[in-house]
Amino acid sequence: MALRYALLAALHEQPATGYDLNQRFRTRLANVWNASHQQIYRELGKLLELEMLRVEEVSQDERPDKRVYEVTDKGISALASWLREFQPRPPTRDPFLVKLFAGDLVDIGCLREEAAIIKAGWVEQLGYFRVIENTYFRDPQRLPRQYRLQHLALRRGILGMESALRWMDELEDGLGDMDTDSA
Amino acid sequence: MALRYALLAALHEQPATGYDLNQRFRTRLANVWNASHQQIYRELGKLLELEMLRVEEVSQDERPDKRVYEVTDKGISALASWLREFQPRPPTRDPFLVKLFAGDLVDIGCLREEAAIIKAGWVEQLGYFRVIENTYFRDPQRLPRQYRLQHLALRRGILGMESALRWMDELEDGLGDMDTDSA
DNA sequence: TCGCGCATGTAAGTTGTTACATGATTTA
DNA sequence: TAAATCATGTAACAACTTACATGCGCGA
Repeated sequence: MALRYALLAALHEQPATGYDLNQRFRTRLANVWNASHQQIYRELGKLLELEMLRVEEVSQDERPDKRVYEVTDKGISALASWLREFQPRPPTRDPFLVKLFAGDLVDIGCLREEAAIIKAGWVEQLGYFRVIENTYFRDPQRLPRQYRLQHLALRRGILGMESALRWMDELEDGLGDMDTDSA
Repeated sequence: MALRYALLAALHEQPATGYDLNQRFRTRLANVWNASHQQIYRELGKLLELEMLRVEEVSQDERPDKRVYEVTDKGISALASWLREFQPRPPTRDPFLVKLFAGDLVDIGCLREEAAIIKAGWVEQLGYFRVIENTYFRDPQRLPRQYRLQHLALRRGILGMESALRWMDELEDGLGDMDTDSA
């Protein structure tokens, strides 16, 4: 259900196509919400039916036509009332940590390789978040409330990635001491 | 699919009932994997059919009978080969951050209340993780490999919660400056 | 000409949640 | 006597993933 409100919030900030939303989810909103394009198009369809969105068909030369979605008053009020409800925390589910728990079956070499890939992803993500911060949120005190709130959400991503990378250092140290073969 | 291997890993560490597994997921494994009892029982059933688990029925006086599950050789080898495959990262989906993105519709008072509840949960979680660390992992260098790996997984939880709480301080500061009413 | 970016979708399957269901014993 | 803990499940639904499907224009 939260996907619905993530879409409404994103479109309330700025009307967009399904394609645009997919881009945003994978970049600026990477730390907030993730959804595949299939999920996005399906939910956009439902929100249209519910009249929480309206759509404008835009013909383009040299590009496929596109459908730009915008939030209706009904959508705004649905979003507003969702915002007032307490939302349960998302559950934690990390397959890499599951691997660490399988102790005597796991191959430390595999773990090191996987850790390196994960680390590279985190480094990239953190770099990206910092670019956004330096570009749009240089002086957050002076920004209007809306952007200060977005900056706070971004800070969660930055602090989270920094902490993840500090853990990665501990992990590399810890794995470094161990034999490569399992058992 | 990863739930399956989380169960196999947990049962490989120590045979248990569905009920026990539910307890573990909500406590020691809280940082690694979450699953409801319905999911657990369903997956245990499938794993039995696949002969990756065997079950021993234990009659108890003064308590309901219980079914203790244990991993079979087939289960071990399925787990071992899963461990060798790269596992994709879990997606990020945080409804509270979605709220921060809805900037001009959100009521800061609501946000403060929700933040307080979330913070309390994080403080509790961190306290719990630290108790485990102080109880079982006082001198990790001397522990056998299996427990050092588990300690590293726990460290992820501890560093993650510390970082979450540092963010919470930033959030409280940021929200403190804002008016209570929306728009 | 091969792949990538733009742009939108359908269908089938898996995973996860919510609601319902039972029943004994211990603790407040 | 009411609630919590132990102990196990079924059924229905919602959310999410994976595979399939199309088609144009641009750059290497």
